[in-house]
Amino acid sequence: MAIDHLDGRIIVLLAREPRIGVLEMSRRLGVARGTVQARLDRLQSNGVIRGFGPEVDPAALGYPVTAFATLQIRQGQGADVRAHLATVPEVLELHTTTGTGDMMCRLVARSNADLQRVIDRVVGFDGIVRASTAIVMENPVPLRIIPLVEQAALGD
Amino acid sequence: MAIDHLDGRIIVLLAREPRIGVLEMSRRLGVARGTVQARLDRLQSNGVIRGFGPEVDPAALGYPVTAFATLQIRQGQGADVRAHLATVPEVLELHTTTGTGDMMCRLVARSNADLQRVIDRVVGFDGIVRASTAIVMENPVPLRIIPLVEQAALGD
DNA sequence: ATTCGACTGAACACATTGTCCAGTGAACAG
DNA sequence: CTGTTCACTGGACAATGTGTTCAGTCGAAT
Repeated sequence: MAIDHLDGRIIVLLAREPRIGVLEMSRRLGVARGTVQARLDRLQSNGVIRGFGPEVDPAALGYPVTAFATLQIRQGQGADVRAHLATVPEVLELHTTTGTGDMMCRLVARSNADLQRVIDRVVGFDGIVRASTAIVMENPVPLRIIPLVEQAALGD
Repeated sequence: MAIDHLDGRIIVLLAREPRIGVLEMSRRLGVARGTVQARLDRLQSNGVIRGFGPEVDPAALGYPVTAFATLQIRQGQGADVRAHLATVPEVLELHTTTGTGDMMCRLVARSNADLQRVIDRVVGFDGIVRASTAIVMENPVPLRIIPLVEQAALGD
């Protein structure tokens, strides 16, 4: 579960040059190929590295608008709402949370006008009492993991 | 910028079996290797596929707690706050938004207790007036893109 | 002292990659 | 109708990387 410095360097290297091979990595890191291969296998079976799926940019797909919606759910309707939201392609992510709302989801849409359609579809479901939406303007820090990996590689 | 059905199948296939090669993809999809290669190149230079970075699970790294924080910023301090938050490794993502708060960020921490430390570090900065935090309990829909890709591949 | 785990450096057959090419067919402009 | 452009096909080639195995080294723990 804990990762060491070499693991950290492997992940960072992989993050910077995703198409790099095991052999090239071993050269860059100055260790044997078998070592890198074994570390990678371990990181993957550990679940530290979940996969190498392509990172798709919704904006490039024609969905430049992102928003976060906080939902209030009628008691006992949680499971139904989850199932409902899972069927909406524009819902990229859904969490249940403590605090003001009961759920929080990330939405994308083709335009601000289209966002209305998406929200209507999201909240057009019995179990949802109220929704409050925040539209994303800028994204100064895009989803990142490297700083955390570096911290984990040092501290541990 | 618009993607067609073949593009969609390539992305979905890649998302399901990330380590698959171009040759194997061409076999599965029933097209020539050169075609898949050309499509992939185009998708990447389009920016539709941003990369193939490893997906790292913060929980497996020792950060099982996720939270969303909504921040209110003192007028004119936006840039400073952005720079401050970018230095905190536990800040995985930062957006500026419309609505109640001015910014919204995703945090991770080693425990609920550790979350307090992270929040203190986040808000321990002059430009931040107020922060309200929602801790994530469940994640019924993890960050996903396939349904949107399928929709984009059809509709267009 | 011994055992264990991790790492090294090397080897092997095999598959995949990057890069060409000529030929086909569809769409489109003149 | 003709010529051009574009994407796709199917084939080829050398170069590289992969999966796998092996014996040997080293340090730490028992």
